[in-house]
Amino acid sequence: MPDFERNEKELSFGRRLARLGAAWRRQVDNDLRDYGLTEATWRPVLYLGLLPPPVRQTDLVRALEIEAPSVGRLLDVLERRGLVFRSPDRADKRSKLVSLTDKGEHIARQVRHAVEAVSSRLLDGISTPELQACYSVFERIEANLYDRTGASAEVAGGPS
Amino acid sequence: MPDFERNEKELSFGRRLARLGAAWRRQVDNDLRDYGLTEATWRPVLYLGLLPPPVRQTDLVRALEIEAPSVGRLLDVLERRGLVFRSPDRADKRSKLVSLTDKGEHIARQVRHAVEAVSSRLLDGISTPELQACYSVFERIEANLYDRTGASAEVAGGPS
DNA sequence: TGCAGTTATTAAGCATGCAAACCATTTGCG
DNA sequence: CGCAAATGGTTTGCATGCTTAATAACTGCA
Repeated sequence: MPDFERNEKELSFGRRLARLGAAWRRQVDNDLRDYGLTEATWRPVLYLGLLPPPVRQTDLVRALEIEAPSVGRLLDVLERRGLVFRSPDRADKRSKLVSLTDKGEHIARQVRHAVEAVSSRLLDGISTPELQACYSVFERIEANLYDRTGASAEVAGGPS
Repeated sequence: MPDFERNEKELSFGRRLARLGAAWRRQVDNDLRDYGLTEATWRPVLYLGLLPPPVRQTDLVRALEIEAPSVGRLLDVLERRGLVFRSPDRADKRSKLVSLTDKGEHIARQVRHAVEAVSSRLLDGISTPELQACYSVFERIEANLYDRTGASAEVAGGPS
């Protein structure tokens, strides 16, 4: 391994995190490509199947941890493809309720399976204590992030 | 914590990775905003300071682990800002050599400092064994990724 | 009650990444 | 040698994220 690379590896735990996270997502994407779900579009579908209804767009924004305009655009796409539909919220005229269509429900199940399959494949051979060690490091990093910025949104959701 | 969230946390180690990686990068970005370096532009500058010259664009592509068109566009921006310049490669008329200007060199130092500072701040309070435990989990995950796909590019750089 | 501030959604525009298609050059092999 | 395949760069078009700002509706307090 060239020097600069070893150097980088020492420097950047963060780079490693991002790279692995991206690779992970790519795995799920791969499994779902057949359903026409590209990149990020499967996540709204997944969460629509997990969140307790009624689900407003804002609820999705919080669950997906992406910004409202991004969610809106994804829903436009999913609506056009007939996986979700939006209906007015009687209780609050500003908001819209989002639901899965039958087709959407069906696909949500596929998504769940794909996510679970990838997860168990990638974590194969890693013991629970090892995983927990990772989690505790992650939590420490999140705490360190939180420390200086003082912003609860730095890692969405903030410290648990 | 609501049920669906606990559920998600168990499901998606990958989500966690991506989120932390993004937060990490945001920290560096924050420190470098004053230098007019946004998001990804500081990385080419950093690597131009680390790679042994001469550096062709392809070398950057490999180091940055992003695709050639993305690198090209970033270099366009950096060139316009006077941080780098491209010169013809006598040895191979297809390729271009990329170098830092004096201004670029100066900024590269700031980038290095910022990266190191963020790294040491975020890893503060984490022991070497803990970190190593993480690394070994990461390596296992990479191996698992590599397993089925068989593609050396799945996590760029492949298994070490 | 009524206005000020907050919240939900959308619109517009930018930053970054990718993949596919294309050109110019270089390399390797029959 | 000479042509096919590989390699370095760029162009184009798309996917996804963000920020900022507009609009509509709700909420809370004087």
